[in-house]
Amino acid sequence: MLTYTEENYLKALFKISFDNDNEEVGTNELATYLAVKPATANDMLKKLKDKGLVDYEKYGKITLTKTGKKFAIDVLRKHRLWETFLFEKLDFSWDEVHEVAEQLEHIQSQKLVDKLDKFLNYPEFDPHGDTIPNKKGEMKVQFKKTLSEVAVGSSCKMVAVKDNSSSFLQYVVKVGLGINNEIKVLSKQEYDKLTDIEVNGVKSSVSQKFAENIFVVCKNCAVGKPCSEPSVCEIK
Amino acid sequence: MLTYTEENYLKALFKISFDNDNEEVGTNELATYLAVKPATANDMLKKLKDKGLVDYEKYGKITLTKTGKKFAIDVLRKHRLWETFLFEKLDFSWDEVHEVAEQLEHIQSQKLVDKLDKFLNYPEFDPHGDTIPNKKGEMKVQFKKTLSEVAVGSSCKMVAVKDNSSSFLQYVVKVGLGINNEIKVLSKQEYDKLTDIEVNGVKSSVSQKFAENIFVVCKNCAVGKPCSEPSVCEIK
DNA sequence: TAATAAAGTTAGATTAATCTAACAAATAAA
DNA sequence: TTTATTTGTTAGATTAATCTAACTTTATTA
Repeated sequence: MLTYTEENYLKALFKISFDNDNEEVGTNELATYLAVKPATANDMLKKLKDKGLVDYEKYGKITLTKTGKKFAIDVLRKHRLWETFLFEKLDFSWDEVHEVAEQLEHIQSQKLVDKLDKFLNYPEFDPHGDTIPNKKGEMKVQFKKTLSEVAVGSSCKMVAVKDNSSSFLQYVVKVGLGINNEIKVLSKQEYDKLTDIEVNGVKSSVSQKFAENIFVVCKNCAVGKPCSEPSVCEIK
Repeated sequence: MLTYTEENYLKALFKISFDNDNEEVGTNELATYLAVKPATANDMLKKLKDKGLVDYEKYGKITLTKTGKKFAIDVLRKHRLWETFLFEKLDFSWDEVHEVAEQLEHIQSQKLVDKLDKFLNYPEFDPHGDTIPNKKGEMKVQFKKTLSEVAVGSSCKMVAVKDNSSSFLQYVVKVGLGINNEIKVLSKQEYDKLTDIEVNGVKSSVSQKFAENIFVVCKNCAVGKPCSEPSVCEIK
């Protein structure tokens, strides 16, 4: 049985490597992500190595073992199922679910997870558009890109956010955006990449940083496939 | 903010005094209840006293302060709301809810409790028949007695159980009993108080110990009032 | 009421998770 | 290729919750 903290370290390792698209993670990177000091992360890595959950050599990079990854995915699954529950059943808003799910994800009961999954009708994506691993740990991959990569003149559909922080999500709502909204990219400033978009007939401007945190699929790309037709759906 | 453990100590103190119908609790009693050593309980009591949550003098008895009681009731409220959720929404069985609720009761989010309460339609009793404190900390009191106190020949309705352990609850189910069942007390052995009862037309015998852990209200007593008519509804 | 038992306390140790401060290794830059 | 910077490690300390073992107080009872 893992402690609350051990679970958080495994989840962090999984998410960092997923975001970086690189299995290898550094100690400082991990420490920063978890808002602890490198010394703390280092101690924990030794423990996780002893338990066979990470592969790690002194001064080397960290990777999750197969078992470690299994645990990480399980925590992620619980987190996202709870977020879905809070959003769909308890009427929490989009930006409020994360914080509470951070606590709920550590509840230990296989039965609870299974029954919650069933109660929610086996959802595949959470309220932020992130994929929910199924019981076997399999995840539906969505071939998405960021709004910043969509060519001027193209239309796309928002499917997820990269940044799950409450402050970013509140900003997203303020701009009038939400999951499944259609976004048309009207123009982009060459100088600072400030992008003019149109959502539900309303025009607004978003920064490069903002656009990099919005995940979309292009309107004319087949669902579940990478955007394959640059003529129809160009990538910057 | 209280730790997980502090919450458990406060809840234990509240439940012990409630069960004993006596505000004052002893260190050893508390330690036994929580399955820790008296030394451990003693350390924690000092901390809870410093925080103003219990009144306690060296070698004296322990009572909860007003603040301490408030926290205890809040944990109890969360526990029982979660039990109700697990039972009613997730289809957990009667004897499975307690263990998971022990974990869920420590999730910190006022909003979550409020929304869960609403989702469950403001329930007043949990699946074991225990009263659920409302947001203000008020609890509906049910004037119940134990099955062992019901006179031979009387009928009563089961409203709750005293022992919430999984093993007891499974036994209750096996005997064919459940909340709201009508129980007729047919006869009782003078020697060992073995009691013959009838539930849904099925006869069975239960021990004194068993009967002391089943809460009932007498059939002919007004709801919400103590059993006041010994002629109709005698108490042993 | 003195002896015994029960209840409660203290001191010292342990484990998990964290920190600071000092140090070592690896990498990047001049 | 040496120096500087970044990255990672170690040692020693702290806090929360727990333990064992020895001790003290209070309560019971013979």
